[in-house]
Amino acid sequence: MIEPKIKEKVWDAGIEEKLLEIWKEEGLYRFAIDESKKPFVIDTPPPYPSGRPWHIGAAAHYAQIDMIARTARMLGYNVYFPIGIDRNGLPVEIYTERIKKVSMRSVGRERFLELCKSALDELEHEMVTIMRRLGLSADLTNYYRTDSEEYRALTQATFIDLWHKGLVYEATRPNNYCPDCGTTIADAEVVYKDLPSKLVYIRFRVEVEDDEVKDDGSSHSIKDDEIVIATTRPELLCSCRAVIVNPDDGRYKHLYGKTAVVPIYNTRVKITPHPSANMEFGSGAVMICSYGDHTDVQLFRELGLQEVIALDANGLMTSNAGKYAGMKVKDARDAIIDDLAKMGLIVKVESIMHRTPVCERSNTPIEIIPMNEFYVKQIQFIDELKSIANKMIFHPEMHRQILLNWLNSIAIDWPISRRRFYATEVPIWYCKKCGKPNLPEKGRYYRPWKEKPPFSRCQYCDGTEFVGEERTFDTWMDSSISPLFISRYGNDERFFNYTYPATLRPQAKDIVRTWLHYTILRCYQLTGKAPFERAWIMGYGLDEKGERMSKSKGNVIDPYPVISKYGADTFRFWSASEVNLGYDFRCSEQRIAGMQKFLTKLWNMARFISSFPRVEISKQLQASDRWILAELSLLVERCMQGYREFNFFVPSNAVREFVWNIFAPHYIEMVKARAYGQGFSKDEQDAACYTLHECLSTILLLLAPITPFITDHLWRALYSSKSIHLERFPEARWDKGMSRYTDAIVEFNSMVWNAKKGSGRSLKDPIAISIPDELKEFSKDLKAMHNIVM
RNA sequence: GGGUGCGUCGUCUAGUUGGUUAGGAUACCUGCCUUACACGCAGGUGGUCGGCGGUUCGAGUCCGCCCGCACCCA
Repeated sequence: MIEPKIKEKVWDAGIEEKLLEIWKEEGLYRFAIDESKKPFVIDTPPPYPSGRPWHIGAAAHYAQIDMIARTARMLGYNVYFPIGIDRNGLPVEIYTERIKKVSMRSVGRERFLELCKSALDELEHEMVTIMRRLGLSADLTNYYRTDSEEYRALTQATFIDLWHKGLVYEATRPNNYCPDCGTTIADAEVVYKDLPSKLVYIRFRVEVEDDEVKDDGSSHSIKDDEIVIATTRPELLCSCRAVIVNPDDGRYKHLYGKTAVVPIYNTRVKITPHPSANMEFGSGAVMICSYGDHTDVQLFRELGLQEVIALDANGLMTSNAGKYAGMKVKDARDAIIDDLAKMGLIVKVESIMHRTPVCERSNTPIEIIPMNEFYVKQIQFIDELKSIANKMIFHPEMHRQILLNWLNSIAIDWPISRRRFYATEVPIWYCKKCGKPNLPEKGRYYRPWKEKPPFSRCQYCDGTEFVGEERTFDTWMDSSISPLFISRYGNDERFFNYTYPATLRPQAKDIVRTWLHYTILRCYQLTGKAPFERAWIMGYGLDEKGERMSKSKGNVIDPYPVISKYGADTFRFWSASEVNLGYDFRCSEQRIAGMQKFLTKLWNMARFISSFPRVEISKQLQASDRWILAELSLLVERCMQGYREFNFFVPSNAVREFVWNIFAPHYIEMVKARAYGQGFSKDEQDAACYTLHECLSTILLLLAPITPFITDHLWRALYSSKSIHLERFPEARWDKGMSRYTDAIVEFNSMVWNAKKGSGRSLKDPIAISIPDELKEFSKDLKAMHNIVM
C-alpha cells in the first residue's frame, strides 16, 4: 500500500495563519514598476470606519476584490493592489459624538479632532485585521490613510488646481442644510424616507376685483372668494410668494391671476397655473415658499419671486416669521396650526406618510437654506461624463444605468464646503483689508484655522493681515482622487505614467452616485482622462431573510468570528460561489459553514492522489484518461470565461461541479485499480497516475484566486517548492472530443450502482452485466471498477 | 406619481439564436463504513419558471398589461 504524502483527513484552517506568515516573508505581493509587463491597477475602495462591527458583506466584498488581484496576476499582469482607509468627514464625526458623548462645537476643535482620531484608530484596526486574515494579497503593512498629511495635501493641491482652472466658485444659493450636523450637504448625501406628517388645509382669502362702474360713482368694489391650499409646511407661511394650481384642474380656472392673501402675514400673492401642482394631492392648490423643497427653489427662479428667509442656520425661525421668530420648526408648526384654527382658517388636517428628504448621515429632515458655499462645476461636464460612462466597461453591464440615471438627474453644481471639523481644510486665507481669498502654493498640507498663511502680502492689495478659512471639504473631495493618490499624481511622474489610469475600480452599488461619479468628474477635470477602464460593481450583503442588516434590527453579523471559525478559504469560497456579481446577497452562517465540505472534499481528493507518484508524461493514455482530460479542457475554458469577466461565481461553481459530479465519483473510481497497479501493466498504471496529477494540479490552479490558502498548501506539498501564486492559469490543451462519452459513462455507472443496491449487494460484490457497445473502449477500467464478471 | 433594474424548487442559481420529462448546489427525507473523504457514497421528495393575455406548430426564453422587490427622481 502506497502512503499518501498528506496525512490529515481534513483541511485545518489553522494552517492559514502559517501561510500568511510565509507569504509575508516571501514578499509575494510586493509591487514594483516593470515596463516589460502590463500593469493592472486596482483602485481599491478605502473602507470607511464608521462603527463596529465591520459589515460581513464588506468582508465578502474585499475577499472578491482580492480575487480580482490574484486573477490578474495569474493572467500575467503586474498587479498593483493598494489598500487605504478612508478617515475623513461627517460619519466619523457623528460616530465620535455618539460614542464619546460630546458635541463637536462645544468640546473645541482641537480636542474634537483628537477624539475622532482615536475613534478611527480603533475601528481601523479591526478592518485591517480582517483584511489580513482574509488573505488579501496587498501590502498591508503599508496602507494609506485619507486623513494623512500627504493625502490631505493632495486634496488641497487638486482644489488649488481646480481653483486656478476656474472650476471652483463661491455662491449663495438655496441648498440642502442639515440643522443637526450644522452644515450644507450635497444632493448625493440626501436620502428620502417616508415619515408621518400632517397635511394641513388652509383657507386663503382671494381678492376679486370688479371693475364695473356703479351708479353711485364708486369705481370698483371688492367681493371676496377663497382658495384652500394644502401644505405639510404651514410654518413657512411667512415666506409664501405664490399659489399654484394645475392648468388641467377645472376647479380653479376662475382664479387665475387673482390675488390670494396669506393668512397671519397678509402678504398678497398671485394664483398661477403651473404643471408642477399635482391635482390629486391635497386640494390641488399649493403654496410656494422659500424654501420647502426643490420645486420651490425652481419655481422661485422661474417665476422671478423674491425669497424670504424663514429659517436660520440653527433651524430656528427668523424674524420674518413674526411672532414665531426663534422657535424650532416643529414648535412653530404646532403654534401656527393652533393660531390658524382659532381664526377658523383650518379646513382639516390629514395624517399622511410624506416622502421627506433627510440627511443620510444623521437622519434629520433637511431644510433648504441659502448659504454661502464653494462649488465645483459639474453641470457643464455632464455630456462628457456621459460619454465616459458609455465607454467604460461595467461588470455587470446592467449597473452602467445607475450612473447614467444619476448623471441625468444632476441639477446643480457640487457644493464642496462643509461647516465641520474632521476633514481636509479648505486652503484659503482672506485678506483683512480687501477681503479677497488668497490661496497658497500647492505642495503641502495647510490648516488655515490654526496656521499663519505661507505668504505675507495679499495678492490683490498691500494687505498684510489675514484670517484663515474655517470650513472643510466634503469627504468625497478626498475619496474622489484615490486613483490620483495611488498613482502618485504630481509626485512621481514615472510611477504615475505606469499606473494611471487605473485598470479597474471595484465598489459597491450604493455609492455609484457619490464615489464613482465624483471620481470620474474630478479625475477628468484634472487629467482629461477617465480614471479607470472598468467599473466592477457589487451588491449589498443582506441578512439570511433578505433584509438589510442594521443595528436597530439586531441582525448584524460580525465577520471576524465567522472567518476565524470556518477559515478564510471557506468564507472566500462561499463569497465566490454564492454571490452573483452585482446582485444583493444573503449572508447565512449556516451556508458559509456548508462550504467547508467542499474544501474537505478537495483535501481528501488531493490526499488520495498524493499516494501516487507524479509521472512526467505518459504515451499510453487510456480511453478513460483521454475522456477526463477532455472534460478538464472544457472546465478550464468555462473557468477562464468567468475569470476574464472577474465573475468568480462561474469558476467556483464550475470547479465544484467538475470535482464532485464527474472527476471524483466517475474518473477516480474508474482508475483506482489501475492506479494501484492491480491487474494492469506499468504503462497503464503510469497513465492513470499522470492523469490524476494533471487533473489535480489544474484544479488547484483554477481555484488559486478563490481559495489561496488550501491551494498553496497543497501545491507546495505536491508540486513545487514555490508558491502557486507565482503560477499562470492553465490552458485547455487536451482534445475535447472525448467529452461526448460523459453522459453515457455517468448513466452506465449509475445504472450499475442502482442494480447492486436494488439487489441488496455491496458495491464491491461482483455483478454480471454487459457494457454497452459505445463504451467498449472503457471496458477494462469499468470491469475493474464495478467488479463485472462475464 | 415617473424612470431604471430585477423576479426560475425553502435558499443560491444554470438554462446558448424560442424546440423533448426545466439542470446543478444547499437544505430536507431514505438507505449504506464501497481500501481519499460519514465534512462521505447512493437514491429520493420538492418548481403551474411573479400573474394574466398575445405572437407561434411550440415560450422560462419574444411582445403587451398587471403584481412584487430594490434603487433613483418628483
